[in-house]
Amino acid sequence: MPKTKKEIGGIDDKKPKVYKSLRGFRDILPDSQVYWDKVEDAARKIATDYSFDRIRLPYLEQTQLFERSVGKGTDIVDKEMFSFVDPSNTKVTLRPEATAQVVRTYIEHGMLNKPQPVKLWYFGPMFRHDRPQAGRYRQFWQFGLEAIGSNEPIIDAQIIIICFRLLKELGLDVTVQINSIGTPESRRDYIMELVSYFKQFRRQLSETDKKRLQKNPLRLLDSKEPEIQELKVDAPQIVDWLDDTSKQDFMKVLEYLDEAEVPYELNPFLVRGLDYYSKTVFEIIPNVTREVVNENEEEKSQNALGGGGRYDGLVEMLGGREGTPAMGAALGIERIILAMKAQEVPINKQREIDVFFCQLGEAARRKGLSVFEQFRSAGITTGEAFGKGSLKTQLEMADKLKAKVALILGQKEVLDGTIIIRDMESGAQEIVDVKKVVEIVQKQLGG
RNA sequence: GCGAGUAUCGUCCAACGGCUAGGACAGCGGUUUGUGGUACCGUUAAUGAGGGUUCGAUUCCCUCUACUCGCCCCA
Repeated sequence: MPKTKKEIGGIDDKKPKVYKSLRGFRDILPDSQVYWDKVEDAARKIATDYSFDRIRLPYLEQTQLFERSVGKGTDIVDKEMFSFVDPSNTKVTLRPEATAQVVRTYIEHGMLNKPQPVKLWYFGPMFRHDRPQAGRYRQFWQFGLEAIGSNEPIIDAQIIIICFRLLKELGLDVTVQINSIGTPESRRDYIMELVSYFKQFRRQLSETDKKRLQKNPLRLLDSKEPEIQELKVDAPQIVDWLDDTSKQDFMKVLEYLDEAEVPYELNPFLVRGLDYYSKTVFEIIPNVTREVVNENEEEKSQNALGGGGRYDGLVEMLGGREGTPAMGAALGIERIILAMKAQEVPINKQREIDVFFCQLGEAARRKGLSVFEQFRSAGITTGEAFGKGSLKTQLEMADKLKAKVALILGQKEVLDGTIIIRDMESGAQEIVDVKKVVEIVQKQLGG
């Protein structure tokens, strides 16, 4: 039995390694672009309409920025950041979120000298080394809004309104959930109360919830563990512990939402994971058409499409002027698109094309370059397949692309200075002067 | 970080432990080198990686990797 090349130690039969994208990173292929374009266009439009200005931020920042803002002890900072030491020995991190950097920018560029609040929006990728799952990737895109420098509750409302309207415009059926978690001071008292309440029932708690009780008691409120659901009902509610200003501001936010006819649900269990939040917090979740499933299945984990809240302490925490208030929100683009697909939002997937240019032979190909350019500069979307030879194939493509008109240019036409216009629906053909073809086609398409 | 499931052409799906791993769609090329919406013919192309059991593994076992779905967390 002859030895295989491998056994001999040959390397010439080794297949080249096939590279794959990294775990949790994905390619957004041409087919999906209609969704992405639709979301991005709508986001840009609504943000601009509400006089937010676009900002583009670097993907890499000093690690410290996120440790300070997002907070040590959060999962994001403790185990989900793409951090490394760069060649100049700086500890850097691929941004896991953008709020901290927007604040950094606000401070670094002295934006406190601009009319307040400074309203900014961004659209870009974020990075978290989490386990990939439905609607969760290691690189994911967010559309975000930040308004820094105003503590007016109407800003809170405005940002919620924008998020809601955007999703609505994209054809989604969503619910706004809202709560207030007060100032850090009032929250501290509340947390003590909450902990002592749950401590009575310590024995009934699951392991995860026991850990939460130690580490992050607020999280008990949105725990999905079955044992805790009943206990939650009688747990102290944060609303009752709010300081007067927080309470009044919260009421105002709700009034503004009423006025703007944005439907919302008060959710006393809504807390947010990032350290910097204060007062208003909200999330937007898709309304899943719930089939009648087992009662237990009812409160299935809904992935929030986005959320946000006030972060009045963050600017100061990052070295900005004392007491600078701020409010912001972020929406997850992948999740929005997922929801659009799940809710079967109608979308036009066909590339719009009016004219398809077919050429035959080298002379026609050459001449075709200028014919094609004439159509393009006249603003008529024109398809082509200069790389193809047979007319049959080219007409097939014209057909698949649903072109209304095909142009046929062969050797003979080049010599005569003419070109054939073929109506793709009727099959009727017309030979015209190549110099007038754009004009004639324009007329046909117009009528 | 934990749990469950899955892994075959570009895509969707076949193949009792046994023949050259098969089909559909897509792609490419044809059906007198100038006419699409049909048809016909041809053709490209895959067992995720590594080990083990076996005369023989796509099939059974182990490890790894990836994907999917949960938990945790979050967008």
